[in-house]
Amino acid sequence: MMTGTFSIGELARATGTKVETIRYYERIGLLPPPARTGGNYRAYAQLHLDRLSFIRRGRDLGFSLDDVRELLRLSDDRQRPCGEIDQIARGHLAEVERKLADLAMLRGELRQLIDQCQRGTIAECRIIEALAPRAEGKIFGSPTP
Amino acid sequence: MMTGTFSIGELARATGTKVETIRYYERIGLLPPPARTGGNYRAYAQLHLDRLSFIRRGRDLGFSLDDVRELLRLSDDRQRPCGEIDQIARGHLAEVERKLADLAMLRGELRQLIDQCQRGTIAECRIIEALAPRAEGKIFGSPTP
DNA sequence: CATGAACCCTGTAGCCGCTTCAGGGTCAAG
DNA sequence: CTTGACCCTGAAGCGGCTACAGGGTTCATG
Repeated sequence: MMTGTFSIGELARATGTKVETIRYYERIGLLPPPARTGGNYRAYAQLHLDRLSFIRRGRDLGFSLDDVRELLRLSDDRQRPCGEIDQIARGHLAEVERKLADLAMLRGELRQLIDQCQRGTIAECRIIEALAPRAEGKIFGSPTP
Repeated sequence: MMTGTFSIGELARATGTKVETIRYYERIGLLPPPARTGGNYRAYAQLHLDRLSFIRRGRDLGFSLDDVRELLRLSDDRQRPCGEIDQIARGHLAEVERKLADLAMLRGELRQLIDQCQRGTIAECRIIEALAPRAEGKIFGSPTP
């Protein structure tokens, strides 16, 4: 590998990203294509390490690849006011909070289900009972006389 | 539609599932193929309504389709002890709790980021700063003399 | 009887964010 | 000169749907 550049494997180790993921980011235009060596190996420069580190941090914070793409684009213009950045982050936070609420509900329901299970047969299992349809679910019940 | 049976649209409305999703469940073998009318329309019976309701409830509780498949299989043998059911539910609960913890961490980090944003330019933006790589990230720095 | 709207059919491709695989090529050490 | 670690491309697969395209059926209305 040329001096001042590094291979995809080295970039992978330096950023904690899988090699295939790096190639994937290049394919979708998130990471610019690097120079190539004589043997057609990718030769990355500092620019790529910076950019991939940025992407990884964004992903670790749960931003979508599209969000990351936008954050990268915005961060390139250092004079721009950072309201748009703020908006993306706030939007993401709102989504995270929604997911948290949903999961907390779920946890409650699951705990209840599991607490009620008496370890008998399935015929008496509360978990199955909770999942199985009740009679009201019927569309064609016996006619109420 | 024959008496005692109902169309895919009716089944969809009765269970709050999209028509395409019902066909998808049939394709992957989660819902048994129903009888067909002369015009090749699916004609569902009570069995299908019960089974699809079960699936929906399972999905609403966040079980994977594979979990649901297993729960359905187990629930068919009413004499079986319900330990396996319990295991699936506990496994899922553990996963939900893991996700909750992860999201709570994330929320904390995002809130910190957003709180620090002073609405200046991107050059001073704390959000970008948090994402952007620090000098330590460099693989090829100037040699320390 | 014709027409139109609402429903249904099949099959295929797309979404996200990777991961895996097949089938090779390159490079340094021993 | 061979071994093994690394690299390359292109295509397909994952979960859990969703969205077409391009038709057929059914039923009420005129």
